[in-house]
Amino acid sequence: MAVTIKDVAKRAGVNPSTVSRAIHDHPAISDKTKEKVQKAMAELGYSRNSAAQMLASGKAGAIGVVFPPVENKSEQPFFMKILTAINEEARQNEITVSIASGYSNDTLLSQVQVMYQEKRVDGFILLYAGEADDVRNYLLADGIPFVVVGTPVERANEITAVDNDNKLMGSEATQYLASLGHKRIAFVSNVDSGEVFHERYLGFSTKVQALGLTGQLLRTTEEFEIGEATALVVLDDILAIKVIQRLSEQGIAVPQDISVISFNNSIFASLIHPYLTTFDINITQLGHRSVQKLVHLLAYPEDYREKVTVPFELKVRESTKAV
Amino acid sequence: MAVTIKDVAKRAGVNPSTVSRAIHDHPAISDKTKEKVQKAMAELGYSRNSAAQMLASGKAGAIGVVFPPVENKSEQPFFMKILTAINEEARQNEITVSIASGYSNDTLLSQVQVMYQEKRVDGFILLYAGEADDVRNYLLADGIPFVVVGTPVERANEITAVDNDNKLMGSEATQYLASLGHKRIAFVSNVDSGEVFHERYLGFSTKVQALGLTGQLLRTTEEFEIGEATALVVLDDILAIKVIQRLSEQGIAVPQDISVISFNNSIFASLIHPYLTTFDINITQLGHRSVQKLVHLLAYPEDYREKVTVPFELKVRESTKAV
DNA sequence: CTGAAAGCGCTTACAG
DNA sequence: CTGAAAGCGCTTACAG
Repeated sequence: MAVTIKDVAKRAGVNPSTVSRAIHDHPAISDKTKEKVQKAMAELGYSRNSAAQMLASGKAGAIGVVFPPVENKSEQPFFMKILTAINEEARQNEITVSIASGYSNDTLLSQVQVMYQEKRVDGFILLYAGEADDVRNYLLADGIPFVVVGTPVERANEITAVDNDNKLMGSEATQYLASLGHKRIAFVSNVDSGEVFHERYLGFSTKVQALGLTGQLLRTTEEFEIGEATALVVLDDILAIKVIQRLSEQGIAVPQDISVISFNNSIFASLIHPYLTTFDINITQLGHRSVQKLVHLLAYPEDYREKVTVPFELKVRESTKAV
Repeated sequence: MAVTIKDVAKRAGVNPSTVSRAIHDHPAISDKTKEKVQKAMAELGYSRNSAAQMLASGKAGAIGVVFPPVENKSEQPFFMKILTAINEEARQNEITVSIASGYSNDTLLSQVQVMYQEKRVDGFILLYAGEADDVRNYLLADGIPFVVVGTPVERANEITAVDNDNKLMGSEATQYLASLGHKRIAFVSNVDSGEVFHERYLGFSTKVQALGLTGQLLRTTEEFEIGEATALVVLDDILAIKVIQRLSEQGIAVPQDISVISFNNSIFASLIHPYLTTFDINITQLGHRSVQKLVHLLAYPEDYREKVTVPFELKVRESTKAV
C-alpha cells in the first residue's frame, strides 16, 4: 500500500540498493541516476519507513529530552520554551524528539532506560544539571551520548554541557546597579543551594568586593529587612515580582525607593508594573546548541566533551533607576 | 550484541515465534511456557527492539502531540502541564510521546505529515481546537486517528474531543458571585473570539439573564470603566492579575471594592496577593483522558467520535468577597 | 499448544 | 558506478 523503495526502484529502472544510496546522496552514485531516482520518488510520493531504516541502520533518528523530576515544571516558562527550540533544531536535522518526564528519579530513570534499550532514541538532552543523579550516572556508566543544559557540579569534565555564564551574569547585574550609583546592594534568594544560585551569587559578591560596595544575602524564606540597601539583585523574575509586592506592602516602592534587577526575562518580567530589568538568557539558543552538540556527539562519540556558553543580554525596563 | 528474541528462545528451549507470543501474552501459549520465557528474558536482560517490532507489526507505538502555532506557548503553564500528563498516561500504555511544534501552520503541517508518513506515530493529540486548520483538515481527510483537547467548532461530530464545559464554568462563576450578593457583574476579556471566550461568556450572560442581574462585557484592549459593577468574571488568571493591577492604579482594591473571579488556576493565580478565586480545569485529567481516547481510537478506528467533558473545580481564595 | 517460514522495508558489505 | 544478496529483529498466517 505505502510506496516503498522497491516501487521507486522499479519506476526508476534501478536496483533498490541504488535507490537507498541515491536517497543518502552516496558519492558513488552518478548525478544522472540520482535525478532519475528523485523523479521517481516525487512521482510516487515516496516516504521512507522510519522503522525499517532504524532496524537496518541501527540508528533511531530520535533524541530524548529529559525534564527534571519536579512538580512545578509547568510554572517555569523555561521548559516549554527550550522544548520548542530543541524541536525546531531537531527538525532541521531530521531528528524526532521524544520526551521523558516524571516526578521521581525512579520513574525518570526507568523511562530513560527503556527508551534507550528499546532503541527508540540515540541520545539524550537533560534539562537539569547540578549534582549527579541516577539518570546521569546511568548514562555516564553506559557511555550513552547526552548533553546537559546547565552546569554539572560533578564529573563536569566528562559531560557536554550548554549553559549561560551565571557568574558573569551576577557580576554584570551588580556592575549595572553600581553604574547607576548604587553602593549598598543585596542579593535576594529563596534557595541556598543549586548551581544557578551559587554562580549568580558568586558573581554578585565578587563584584561587590571588587568595587568596594556593601553587599549582603537576603533569604525570602525568613523575615527580612532591606536595611540600608538601595538595590536588589533577585535570583529570578518570579521571585522578583513576589519581592516587589512584599516591599509594596511595607510602603517601599520600586524603583522609586529601591531598584530591582533579576534574571531570565520570562513572562513574569513584563506581566505587571514595574516591568523588570532582567537578563535574557537566550533560551532558544540554549536549545539549538544543545541539539547541535548532541548531533555532533552522535557522529563522533569519542570526541571531547566540552562546555558551550551561550551569551545573555540585559533588558533594561522599569524596575531600576539611578540613585 | 544486544539480546534478541532468538537468544531468549534458545535459552528457554523454544521457537522465537513462541517467545514473541509469550511476550504478548498470547492465550494459546501455556502458562508453563510463558514462565520459561519470562525467566529466560529476565536472565538475559532482554529488551524488545522497537524498530523491529514497528516494522513487523506496522504499529509505531508512539503518538504525536501537536502544539498550537503560536509564539507564546511558553507563557501558558497549560502546555507543559498537559504534556507531562500525556506522557504519564502514555507511559502506562507503553507508548512514546513525540512532539510537533512550530510558529506557522505550514511547518506544523509538514511535521505532522512527515511523522505520520514515516510511520513514526500512530496518531495525534492536538492541543488546540476552534476553527479547522490545515493540520486538522489533513488528519480528517486521510482518516488519521487523532483527538483534540478543546472544542472544535466545525465538524465537531467527526472529532473526538476532550475539554471542560466552559459554558457551565462561566455560568457557575456568575452563580458564585451572585451567591455572594453581587448583582452587577461584568465579564472581562482581552479577545473577542475563540471557543473558550465564547463559551465562558455565553455561560456568564445566560446566567446573568436567568438571575435577573445586570451584566456587561468589558474589553481590556480599550479604556474601560468598571461603572457600577461590584464583581468581575475575567477570562483567565493572567488577564485577571493584569486587571487587578490596573484597578489598583485607579485606587480600586480587590476584593474590598470589587470581587474578581477567573479561570484556569495556573501559577498566576497564587503568585501575588490577592490570590485569585479561580476554576481549576483539571489539566492532568484532560491529558490522561486524551491519551485514553486516542488509544481507544487506535484499537477501534471505526468507533464513534465522542466528546469527553472533564469536571472543573472552584478554588476560592482572596479575590472574592460578599457584598 | 508450538514450530517453521515468510515477510515487514530498509542498509551495506561484497562483487563486478 | 551499480546490482544481487544477506541481514537487521521482530510478527503472524499456516500447519500440525
